Amino acid sequence: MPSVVSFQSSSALQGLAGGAKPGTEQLRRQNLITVLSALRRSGAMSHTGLSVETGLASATVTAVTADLERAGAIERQEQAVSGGRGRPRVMLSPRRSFAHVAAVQISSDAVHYALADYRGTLIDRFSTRRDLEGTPASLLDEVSGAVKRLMERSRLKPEDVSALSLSSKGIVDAEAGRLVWSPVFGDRPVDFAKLLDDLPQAQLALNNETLLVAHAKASRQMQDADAPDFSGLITLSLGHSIGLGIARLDGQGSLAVTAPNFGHMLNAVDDRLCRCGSRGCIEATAGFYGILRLAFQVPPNTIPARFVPLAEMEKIALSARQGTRMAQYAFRQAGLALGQGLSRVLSLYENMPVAITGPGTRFYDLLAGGMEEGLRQSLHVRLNGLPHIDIEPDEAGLVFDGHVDRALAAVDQRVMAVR
Amino acid sequence: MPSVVSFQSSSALQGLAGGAKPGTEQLRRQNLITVLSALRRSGAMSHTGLSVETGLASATVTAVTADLERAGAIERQEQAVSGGRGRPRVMLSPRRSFAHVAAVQISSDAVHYALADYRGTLIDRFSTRRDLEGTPASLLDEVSGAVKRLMERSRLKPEDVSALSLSSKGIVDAEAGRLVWSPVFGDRPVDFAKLLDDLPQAQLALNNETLLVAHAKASRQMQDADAPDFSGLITLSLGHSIGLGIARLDGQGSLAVTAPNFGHMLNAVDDRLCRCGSRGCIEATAGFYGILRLAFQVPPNTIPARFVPLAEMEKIALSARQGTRMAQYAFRQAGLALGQGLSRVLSLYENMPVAITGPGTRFYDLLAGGMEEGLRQSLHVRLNGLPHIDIEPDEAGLVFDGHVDRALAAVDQRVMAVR
DNA sequence: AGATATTTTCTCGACTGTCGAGAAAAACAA
DNA sequence: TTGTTTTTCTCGACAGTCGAGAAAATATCT
Repeated sequence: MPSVVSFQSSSALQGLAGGAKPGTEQLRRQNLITVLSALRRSGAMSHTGLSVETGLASATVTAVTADLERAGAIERQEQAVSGGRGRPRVMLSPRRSFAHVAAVQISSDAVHYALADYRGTLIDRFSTRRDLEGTPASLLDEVSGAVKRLMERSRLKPEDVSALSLSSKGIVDAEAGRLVWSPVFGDRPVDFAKLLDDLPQAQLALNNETLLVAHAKASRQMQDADAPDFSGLITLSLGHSIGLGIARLDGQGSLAVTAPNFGHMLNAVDDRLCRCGSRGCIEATAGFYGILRLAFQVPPNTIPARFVPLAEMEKIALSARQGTRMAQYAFRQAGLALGQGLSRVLSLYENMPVAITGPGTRFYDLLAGGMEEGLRQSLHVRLNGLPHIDIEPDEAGLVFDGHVDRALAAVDQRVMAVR
Repeated sequence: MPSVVSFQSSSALQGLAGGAKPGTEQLRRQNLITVLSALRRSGAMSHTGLSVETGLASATVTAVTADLERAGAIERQEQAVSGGRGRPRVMLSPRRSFAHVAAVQISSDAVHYALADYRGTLIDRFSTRRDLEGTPASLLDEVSGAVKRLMERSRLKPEDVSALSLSSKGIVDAEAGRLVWSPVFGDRPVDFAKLLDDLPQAQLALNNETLLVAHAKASRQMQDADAPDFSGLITLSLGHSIGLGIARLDGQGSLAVTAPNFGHMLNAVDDRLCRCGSRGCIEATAGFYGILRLAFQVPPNTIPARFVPLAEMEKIALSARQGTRMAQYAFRQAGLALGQGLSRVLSLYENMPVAITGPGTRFYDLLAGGMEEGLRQSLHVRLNGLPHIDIEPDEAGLVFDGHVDRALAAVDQRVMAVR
């Protein structure tokens, strides 16, 4: 297994000390965020609860929560019927209206909109079908209008929205807020930064969808008390395209999430054309259109469909389960490509469990054999054994959680920076 | 490109606050190490120099250096001929005898020993030829004896050696100090932890050789003032086996170095047997023995030699340069495998420059074509362009630097922890 | 030689922030 | 009413960093 060591860099030291943080203020900010995120995780906590949860001294909790309350980020819950003896505890929780997050999940055939408050609870949501013939500009218009609608329906003013979190499949330039490559638009970029024109206070986040899935799944596992100590995980999203997210704890114990370009990682040198224009991408074999192409023996240099309806895939799966050779073969090849690709990811990182999500999970029975075969072809798997794989069908839920979790954390960072 | 985001984990927060660090002490430790590492980087610095370099206030530097001097970790240099006007500056530097590091580089055909002081300067070194017929036990004995010899020659007592840093090719369990898989011993493990029996004060570090190369190369680039801002790099070591190291700055700005199992990452599904027992490893095509096998058209299911002398490779290279088809083909295939593998690494991380080291660098002219072809097969390279590749023939120097850098940093950490 | 300028190092008081202990508060029970 | 219990809050101590300016040590000028 690759050994991972964290190490101090000179530039970091300069950055930390030479930055705008006069000494101990850094520490205070850290504790503000610590308390805030603990509070959001459990919804509501008492003073003492926070103390044990964060490890901070009770006096420190007092100071920190006083700050937060003054800033309006948290509030005391009134009716505190503890029931037991002793002074009743006052529950603290994030103040709902302190900030709002608009989450926009752009998928191949639809766009899902959701609004959450500062507690992270869902306030409103709706979806629109996506016009597959649209342009980047039309998509931007549509999203812009829908976000306005989201605000109107909840009577929010533009400045009430503190974060706009977008996700899409494809390749993303997170800093610039640009979608660099996407299944629908190819390399016609989409410049989401423009959406901020209507939202003066908001900060933009644009992430690959699978990154959010990995983030959410990892967060859940870290909160799970009875789970074994978490060190990292891989999420694999199976659908029309293939996504992969990696979440791991780095040296400092913070969670680093990446969404590498797995679907278009080179798998085998074959003649299967991918819609990205390359040949031999994993997706060209394991994406829905790749499976369909193999099953129907369409020539490998054609892209069969821009979008394969799930019903179509179900038909192929049914025929595979009934014994049709080519359908079985198609799924097996898909599994093989996934397994080989995963084995490479495992070789390059350490051993991690894998969670599979997306509509493709319903064909896992047909993919499993090939995946295992592909995994077993590498030394890494021979030495460390097969990774633990589990199936998580509710991808949309994870995406939403990821949106909210990350966006609110970013809001916390920004708010605590100014104080 | 994959987006990388750093994020706070709950466990980390607990760990930080709930740990043994009462409040601001953490901060002080950080500053101690900051100063110490700045001091080691530049050899000697004045008070004011430290202040600007670390960004700490002058008063803080006074406090910190006083601590360090009291602990014996640094000393003031006497003759301080500044030449200019004003009060002459006193130079501070790490005290040479404060700690010593023994570095042991185990390569396929030799073992190199080196001893460095707390300033990081080389005190002594020698090499022994390696007995290829040896066992793990005999290797341990040999290393143990050689380390004793290293200490005797510099008149060091066992407790003067604060760190023993080992490196080898192969797969390493850094925490346990065990070599899990190596080219020479296969999966007969080597338990280096036993070496500590003779060195009561020392802490053991066992790293993949390429990890040290990546670390050292990255450190050099980060110190390089005129270099563009560093964000990460890949080092690729070409030789009898293939090694790859990745160094990148994580969210907190610290350097995270890994040495994934690249040589045995699955490349293509072919019948080329690797000495690890799998088929299709990159090494089976791009390692020296793989090139030799292809060039001489040895059947792909045989391992031609345990160790290929460099002279043998030079002969093949010469004949390739003179136009021999099979020799050219062998190098091209090797380059292709490397390029494809690199393209996968780049897909999985972000775009990074690549530094190639090891004896195989002298055949780079023959490999370059295939590498470029392999790289170009992926969407990632099509979008981001070819990575910048440079050649760094002095692998041994980087390995030594890596040993010393990491080991001394670890010593710092440990020493500052107790205070 | 003595005064002055210059540069560097060190000291002092202020400030921020955390911590432990114990006081105060707010309920229930006798 | 008087304890008991549990939780919250306050207070003084402590650790650490910072800015400003004093002190130190040398070169240069007169």
